[in-house]
Amino acid sequence: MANVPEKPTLDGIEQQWSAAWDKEGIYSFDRTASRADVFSIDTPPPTVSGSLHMGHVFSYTHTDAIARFHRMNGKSVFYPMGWDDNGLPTERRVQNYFGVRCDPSQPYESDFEPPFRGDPPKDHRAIPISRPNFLELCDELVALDEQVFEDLFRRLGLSVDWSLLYATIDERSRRVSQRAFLRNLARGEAYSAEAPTLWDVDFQTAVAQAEMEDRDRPGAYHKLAFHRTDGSGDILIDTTRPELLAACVALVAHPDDERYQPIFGSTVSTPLYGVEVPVVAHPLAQPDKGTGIAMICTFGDLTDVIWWRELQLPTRAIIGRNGRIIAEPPSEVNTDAYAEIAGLNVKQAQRKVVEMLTESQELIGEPRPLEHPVKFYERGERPLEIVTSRQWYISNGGRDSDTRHALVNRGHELTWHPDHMRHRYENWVEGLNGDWLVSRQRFFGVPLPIWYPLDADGEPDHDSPILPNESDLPIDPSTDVPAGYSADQRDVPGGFTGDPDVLDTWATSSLSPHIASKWEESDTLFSQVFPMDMRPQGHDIIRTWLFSSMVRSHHEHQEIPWQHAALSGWILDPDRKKMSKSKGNVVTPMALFESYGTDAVRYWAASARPGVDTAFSEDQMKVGRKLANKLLNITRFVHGFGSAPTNDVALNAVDASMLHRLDAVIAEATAAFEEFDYARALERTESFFWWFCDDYVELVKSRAYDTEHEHQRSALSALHTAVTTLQRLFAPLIPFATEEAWRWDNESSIHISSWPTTTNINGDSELLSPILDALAKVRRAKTEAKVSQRAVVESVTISVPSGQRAALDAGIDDLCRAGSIETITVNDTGSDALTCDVTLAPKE
RNA sequence: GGGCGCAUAGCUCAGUUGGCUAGAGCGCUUCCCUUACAAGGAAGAUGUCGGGGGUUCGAGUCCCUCUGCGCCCA
Repeated sequence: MANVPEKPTLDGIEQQWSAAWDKEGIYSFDRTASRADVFSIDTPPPTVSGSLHMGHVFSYTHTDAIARFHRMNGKSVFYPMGWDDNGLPTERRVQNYFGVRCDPSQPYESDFEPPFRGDPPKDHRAIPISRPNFLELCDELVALDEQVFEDLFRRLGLSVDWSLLYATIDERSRRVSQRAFLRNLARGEAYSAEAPTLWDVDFQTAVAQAEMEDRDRPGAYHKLAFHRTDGSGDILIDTTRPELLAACVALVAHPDDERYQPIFGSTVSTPLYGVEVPVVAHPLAQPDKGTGIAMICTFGDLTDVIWWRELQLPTRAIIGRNGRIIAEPPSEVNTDAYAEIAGLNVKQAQRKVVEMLTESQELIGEPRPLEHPVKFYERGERPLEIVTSRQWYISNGGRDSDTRHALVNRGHELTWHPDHMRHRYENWVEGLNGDWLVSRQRFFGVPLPIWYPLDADGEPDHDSPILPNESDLPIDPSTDVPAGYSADQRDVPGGFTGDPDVLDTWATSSLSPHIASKWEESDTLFSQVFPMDMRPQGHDIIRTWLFSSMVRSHHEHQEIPWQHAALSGWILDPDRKKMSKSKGNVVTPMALFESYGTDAVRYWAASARPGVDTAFSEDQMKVGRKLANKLLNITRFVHGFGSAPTNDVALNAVDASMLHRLDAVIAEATAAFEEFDYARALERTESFFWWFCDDYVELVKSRAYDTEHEHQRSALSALHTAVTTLQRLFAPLIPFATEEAWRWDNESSIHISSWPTTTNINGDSELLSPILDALAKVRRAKTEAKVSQRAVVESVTISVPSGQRAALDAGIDDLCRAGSIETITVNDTGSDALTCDVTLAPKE
């Protein structure tokens, strides 16, 4: 006999059941399962640099629903969680939280106490601290943040196996990341090179193409006069960056441009600085832009880099790593003119150069303002510059078409949900213009596991890096000493030095399948779960996380890292704008869990079709709460009749009809989940559920109560079957309410019960249609007469199309009871539609 | 400039190989304490399926085209 509370409630069930799940260990991954019985998920490790928001709740709910479906469907689900805590976001948060900044030149202080723990005053100047001290504070803060994240995810009801938790800065992640990098290096996929790279002058680090974005910024075309060295006049060019004039190495026009064909091969002298530079031809020059001829500088943009490389031009770099004009003028540049701009930042230098050009009358006309796309680091505030530096790269097809084609084909092997997301991937891979830059001049990250020998002058030999053994990983080259050297040989001539850089955070998180599954850790877990079944993630990081993961797996395993990529959409505010803190329209998830219940919030998330941007809607949450509440109440109703009748009950036609419809719902929901479409599964189940409660239950309720009725047991059996099936169909979506209802009559969790299967019951799904049609008409008559639905109907005369006569007869007894109908007459008129003539009993 | 997506009721959205009178929820109107549920229930009104053209016996659905919005890339 079920143990049903007098008054079912949703309040407090999250705490109760998440504690129970934890205690019962129902989400533990089964290490004995064969690969074929495993469903493995490459969970996105959220960035630990603030708080979780509705976007997280949204997409993690989708994944959890899929995970729960597969678990109930008999799979052992590998569902880990990770924290992406290494990298720049954490550094910034640590700076802001403690009021410090990392300065590697500072000595380590063993008992360092930060000036603040949270909310330094606005006028506080960050104090410089050593790198080890800074890293200690990073560790301290991420531990705090991660606890908050875990609490929220548990409250959300994610069915992750928390024993699989990892963090991208933890020891295993560092080991995996360094090991994978060393293998890339051994196979020739990783290499270092001294080359022009995108550079953020504020963070003072190199930046990869994937982290770069275009932003429209105001600028101005300046028309400058270059002087032909044969004295035959001036060549006019348009540039938006006159401050780079001292870095000019050539003029370039399109080879087919008849205007400039006569002067290809000749030379011109630069304004102000008097450097003689060649006029060259290259197809990337745009004849319709400005005067059609441009100056090539080292380096104003990525096209300059291409021209410089392909045309083998000299280098005259003038912008330093701090974004200021370097002190020493490049070769051949007029030193007096150069001295005017040395040390200035880019904006100041531009003003100065324009001033000087105006004075020398080499600026023709007024600058013409325009709006143009400027390249920024996605987290940066000043435009990227291009500086030459030594960096590490991993090949990704950007410089090699074979690799590119192979990676495009890997994209074809992957099943995308929704399918059209594959275009984003292809678009990106085909547009790559260089290899993946993986070294970063930052602090809180996985160190490059590399040392370099120092020659007699103390200069590092970058071509002969010293590598650690895999068995020694992870290492920190700034404190660990390579084999064959002693600690006192660090940074002295003839000794060694550690690579000062850390790896791009994507270089570590691209290995999330490997980290989570303990790749090469003397453990069989990896082969049990890899390649994984599912990679859930946001569509905004296809070019970064998804692509970099593909690159690593392609190089390391020659196969795709997962079979399915499930892309989730964005959360928009109710006005269809993207939610953001600055607009003040962000609602905290915990507050919503408190007011509507977790299931209600999950219902909202699960209502959104995969990959579709979705408006935040508290109205949807209210609907979700109604649904969860209804499920408890209908369960209570059914259990009120006692234990379920045994299986050999003969079903009557009405009950069989309902169960036949339910069969179809099971089939549809199952198919939808198999295709990762949790929203369709929800929609089908939900619409059946409301029909079931409003129509079927009302129709058979009286019979269910009637112990004398020959078909009572049929009704009870059907009700019980339907309700326990519906609970399970809803379980992946609203795990708390379904668990609450289920446990009234079960010892173990619904989430490890079996997913419903179709029973192929022999019923006619259409049989109920005319019966319910008649019931609706009787209800309408009562509503129109403004009487209670319980009011007695003296008589009803139903005219029924001949094809529906038998169906109506089968349900006439239930119909009379549900409608409180005293006498009923059925006329088989052969009419097109069923009609009812209702006569209400006189009011008492 | 290239690619992708979206456009259905006042709002948010379903509508899967073309097929009965285009649906749901919210909101709105009217009514009902009914022994699962008043944080409930019954019922009602509301549509040029963005415009135009085409294929077809039949188009919200397929094709072409235009318009508007959004995203990705350059």
